[in-house]
Amino acid sequence: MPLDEFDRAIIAVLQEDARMPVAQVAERVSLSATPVSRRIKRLEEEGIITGYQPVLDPRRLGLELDAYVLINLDAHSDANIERFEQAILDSPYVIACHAVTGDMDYLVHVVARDVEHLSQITLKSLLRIPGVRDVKSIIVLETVKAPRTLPLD
Amino acid sequence: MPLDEFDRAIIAVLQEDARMPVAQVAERVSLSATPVSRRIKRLEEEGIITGYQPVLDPRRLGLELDAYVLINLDAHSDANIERFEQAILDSPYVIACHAVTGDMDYLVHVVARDVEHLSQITLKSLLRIPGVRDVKSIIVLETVKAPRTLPLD
DNA sequence: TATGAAATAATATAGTT
DNA sequence: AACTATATTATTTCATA
Repeated sequence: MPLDEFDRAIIAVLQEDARMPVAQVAERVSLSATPVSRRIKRLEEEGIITGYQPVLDPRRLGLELDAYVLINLDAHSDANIERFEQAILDSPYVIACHAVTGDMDYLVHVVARDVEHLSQITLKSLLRIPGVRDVKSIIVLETVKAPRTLPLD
Repeated sequence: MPLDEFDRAIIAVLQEDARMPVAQVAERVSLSATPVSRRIKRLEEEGIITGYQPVLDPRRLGLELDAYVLINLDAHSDANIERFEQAILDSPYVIACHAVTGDMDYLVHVVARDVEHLSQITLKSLLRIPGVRDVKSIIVLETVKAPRTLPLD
């Protein structure tokens, strides 16, 4: 089922505030509450909206540092890959990990309390995963943009 | 105000489902609805919870591709930086941008409909921003982990 | 100062047209 | 899809620890 303009408008409003009352969303998209409620339910059931999350301030949670770590494996055997990915899934400070193109195999997004903590995560946790050859850290100095929203055109 | 164990437990539950009824959150954290409601309000007012967002499936929105683009500026004058950052803020397909350490200046997270669209964003939009010297694209092949949650110890 | 229980207010959803 | 009625949920009040 393709999304129509109302669906997109509803999603756009929810990206601003996912707990806005349905009646208010309805007003914003020029519809009444009933169809908005039903459309949201449909978007959830169809897997377009997969859940709802609070947006948290990492600093207020004691997470002052943010880094992207590029990682190379020294062999790409199934065992190596599986062991690596399991270690990644088990690390609470790894908040994202992607297999990527280029001369590095993985791009890992890490959050940490401070420089020492980041160093500990990188050196004692990531670099010690069996099969990991090389690690390049890119530390975030400043966040220019991070709306956590997707374009809907 | 430091967070106590109830605050952390409430945030943890909300990270699972930010629209869970307060009474259910209350049950999960072994409290009644009243203090949970008040604590959530307090977390919002203190800026620890800054908002709520739906989690969307990018593919169902026609966004099949995901890339990280490393960018270098050829001069780091205030004018160059400001112009670059404004262009980034204006690009809907740039969903995150950080100033970073290392031999590249910025790490930009881009979403795109397909390879052609990504190419268009990179070559016609990013590379043409005045002051941009070099661009290295890292294309996401597979997402191993992306919980969109923060560790709360 | 923070909680729990009950009452009230707000909001969401289902039935009907 | 909208209007109305019902059900669900959130918040306020108040007594208490």
